[in-house]
Amino acid sequence: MQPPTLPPSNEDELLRRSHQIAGLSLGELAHFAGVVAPENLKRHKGWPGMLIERWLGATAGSKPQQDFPELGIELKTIPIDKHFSPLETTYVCYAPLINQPGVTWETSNVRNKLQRVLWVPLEGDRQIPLSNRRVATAFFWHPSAEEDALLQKDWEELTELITLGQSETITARLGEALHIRPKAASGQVLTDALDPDGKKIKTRPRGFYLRTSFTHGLLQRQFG
DNA sequence: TGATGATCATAA
DNA sequence: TTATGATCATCA
Repeated sequence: MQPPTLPPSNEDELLRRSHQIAGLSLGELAHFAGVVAPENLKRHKGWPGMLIERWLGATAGSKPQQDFPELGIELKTIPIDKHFSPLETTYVCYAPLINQPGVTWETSNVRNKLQRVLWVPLEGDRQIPLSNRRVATAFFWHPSAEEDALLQKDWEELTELITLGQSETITARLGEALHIRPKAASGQVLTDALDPDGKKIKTRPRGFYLRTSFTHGLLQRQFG
């Protein structure tokens, strides 16, 4: 068993690949891929996600687009507990703090990313050694009309605050399903934003994240 | 104990 | 610096 060398040519092939690794542990997948699993994730936070990317044939690299652009599909791993409940929020994408003119919910990066997602749940309990954590059965998700409306409402509220130069007042408490939190290598990293007078200021980079209450719903629908 | 704010690694 | 892959760690 070894990772594919080519991206999947269609949705069925992608789903088949994800089901072929279901039930296997991260240690097994690392071994078959010829890489060494780290002891823990303290200094390797994105490691499971990148390992799964390899196994599904996603092209590595950091592009502000979906993982499978030809298929219009975004790949997300999500750590879960024994009840299939999410253990962490889900990073969606970078939050631009200098507004792009003319961007609406329909054309936003958030909506583009979430339009169609292949969720790959992984055992994430910190008591389980990293190599022993198993991959669960992946599934496709598309926002329902209600979910889309909810995400749109949050996105528009948060985006308006950014537009009004209120980036500094945004806290992770805002947003019912989608919220904004810092996203950087450290607190020293700074990027441009605008203050209420339209003057440029430096602030910590932010990202959009899905709350666990939102992803919990998706997982419950899938696994009961 | 869960959520918020902080942080780690890497690529281009 | 802007992004990607996210989880860690602290505190209410």
